[in-house]
Amino acid sequence: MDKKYTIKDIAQMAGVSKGTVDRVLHNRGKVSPAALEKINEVLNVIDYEPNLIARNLKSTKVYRICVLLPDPVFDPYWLPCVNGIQDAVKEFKAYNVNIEIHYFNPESTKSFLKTNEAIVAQSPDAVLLTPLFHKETIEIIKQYDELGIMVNTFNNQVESSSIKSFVGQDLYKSGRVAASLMNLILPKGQIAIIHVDESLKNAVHMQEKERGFRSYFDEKNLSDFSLTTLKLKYSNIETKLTSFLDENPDLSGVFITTSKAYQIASTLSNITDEKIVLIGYDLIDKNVSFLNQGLIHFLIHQNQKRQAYLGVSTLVEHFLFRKDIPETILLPIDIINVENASFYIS
Amino acid sequence: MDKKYTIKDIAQMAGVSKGTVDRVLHNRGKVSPAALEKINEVLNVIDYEPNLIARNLKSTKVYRICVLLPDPVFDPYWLPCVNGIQDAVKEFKAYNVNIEIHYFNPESTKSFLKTNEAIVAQSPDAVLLTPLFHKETIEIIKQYDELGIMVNTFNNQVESSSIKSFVGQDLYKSGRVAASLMNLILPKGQIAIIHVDESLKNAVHMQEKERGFRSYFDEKNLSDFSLTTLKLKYSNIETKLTSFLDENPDLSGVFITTSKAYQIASTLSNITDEKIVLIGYDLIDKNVSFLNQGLIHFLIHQNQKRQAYLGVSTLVEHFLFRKDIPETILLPIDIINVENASFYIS
DNA sequence: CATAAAAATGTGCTCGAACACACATTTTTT
DNA sequence: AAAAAATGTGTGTTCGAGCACATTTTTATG
Repeated sequence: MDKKYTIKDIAQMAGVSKGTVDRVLHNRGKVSPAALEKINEVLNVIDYEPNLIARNLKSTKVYRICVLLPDPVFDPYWLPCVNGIQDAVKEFKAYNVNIEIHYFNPESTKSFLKTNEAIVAQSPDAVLLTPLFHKETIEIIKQYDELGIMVNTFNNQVESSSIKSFVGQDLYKSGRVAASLMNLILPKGQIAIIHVDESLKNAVHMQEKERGFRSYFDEKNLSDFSLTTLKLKYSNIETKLTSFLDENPDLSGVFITTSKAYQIASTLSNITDEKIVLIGYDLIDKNVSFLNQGLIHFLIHQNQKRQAYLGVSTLVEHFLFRKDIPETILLPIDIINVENASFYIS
Repeated sequence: MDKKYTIKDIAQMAGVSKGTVDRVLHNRGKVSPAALEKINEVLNVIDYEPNLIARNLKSTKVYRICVLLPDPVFDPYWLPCVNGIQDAVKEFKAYNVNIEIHYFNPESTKSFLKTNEAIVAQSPDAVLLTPLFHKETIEIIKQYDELGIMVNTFNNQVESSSIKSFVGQDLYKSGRVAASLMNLILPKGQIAIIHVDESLKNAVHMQEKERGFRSYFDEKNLSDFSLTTLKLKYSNIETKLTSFLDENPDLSGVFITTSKAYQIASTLSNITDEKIVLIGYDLIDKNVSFLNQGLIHFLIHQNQKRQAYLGVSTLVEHFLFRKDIPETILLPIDIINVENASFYIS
């Protein structure tokens, strides 16, 4: 009942040669109506699934996939992605796939464009990229498209019909998750939404999270809360935060929309003794350290490692096993506190 | 630089035939020291990885894996496991693997034993089972061991040197996670730990969770809390809970150690208007429904689907790709509330 | 030193899909 | 009516590992 049929089996059953069956299966033409009908009859009865192993054995083509990633040297946020890619490399090393990571400086559009040039020069079969810079991304995606190079994205969402797939998170909803946790701890009070970033490349990211966060409180119509948005840079965190605290001594909660919660935690512990609830993003070492100290209450895990892994693995499986590439993969919004953090750190 | 070497390549480089290389690679003996050295020299220089595709193509052996699972008809808790197994079936259908699910009645040790007999009669290569009944499990594992049938377990941990692998969760820590969430919502008050189950087969499960839950409060030395343990059965939930509430009118939180939180939520909403914080386990439909109504505050996701999936996939990959089977896989303890639940429901 | 036994080594086939190519038959062209 | 082109069909090879079997080389023994 579970018998695996081969092309030879079909040929025998239909009374033709395996070459003819092959032509029917691949629409290679040159088949008489009589033969076609006989083969189709057989195909309708049995459940033929080509043996992927044999198929991949024959093909000598080596698929080349390039991953375009911000260099973790500039921001440890990207470190897990490297691990995710390396997991995929390990998993598929037995197959005819070549996966290469290319790094760029996340602070420099020039670096982004230059690395892309290098990738284009290699003309791989597909590219997985983190579209940090919106305008530049649109441009280079056009380039890839013209060259017939498939493009997958992760982490950031960019609208483009040329993009095959996006792996990421629903940022609006992750903002809501943060809000629900905040609301759980604080029955009322003033809450600050803080965007910490050196540049504006994460602008959309942060705005979506804020929108989600605010929507939660708006819906609940909780007049006991007041929400304020602050945009900080690494260089001015201390001064701006100090003056904000002076003006708002009853600040009770802070939602940090980037992975820089540790900077806020560190600064706040220096300038006040008040117990302020902090909720931030990402399990980078410094954040986890403050989580363990009790200075950060919750972290939302964006699971970059899995994002990156899925980004490449769907590509590989598409090439190797002709699997469909899902248009969008939204990873769960993991809630992390001191007690369950260790399980998420790879 | 990334060239894939074949046995033929090695043979040529070492100046021997591929047969000899094959004997060296597989320690099949009958190789002269001279040839062995020449081949080893080559192997030390290059990085040979056998082509798994070719290997699997040749082998006509069909690996048979049986999964022993409580019938979801008796408890929807097990439904996701079926999906997890089916995912694995789908993923590996192109290979020479045969995965079969066998169901038993979780209320009956006889059914458990009988299903095991049926599996033994089939003499598969490996079995993945949920060792609900401790004594019986030990017995049948011995039987499997004697027959050379590999045994993996998931969901329940059973100590046995014959078990190759266990996939599950750290129950003690999941109790702690529940406690940390409870403590976050409630600054003080009386908390009930409720074990709801028809039988005692989950006894260890529930005790570990309770131990973790209590340990959290013990550590914090929170004298503002008082913890009480209740053991309930489906048939007496209403009466026992009512009388407990009468005696303890200031009950403020309940931790349910099984997937039956919905029964408590439903009953409590009938007998009191007090806002009592409920934390339970598992994203079964009824629980999620009460989560959405706000009557359950948090659910801890035990991810049975992934447990089952990993249980079989590690076996398959062991047989097919000779991958190591990890002794223990502990899945993360996912914290679920209304806002992020949808992402975890498959 | 001859010869059997043992050890070492090489050859060739298999798995299933893919595809090139050879051959036969029919149709079209000149 | 012969030559050329088009069409249909089958055969044979390839991919790499694995293994059975054939062949060659070495060792042991009377």
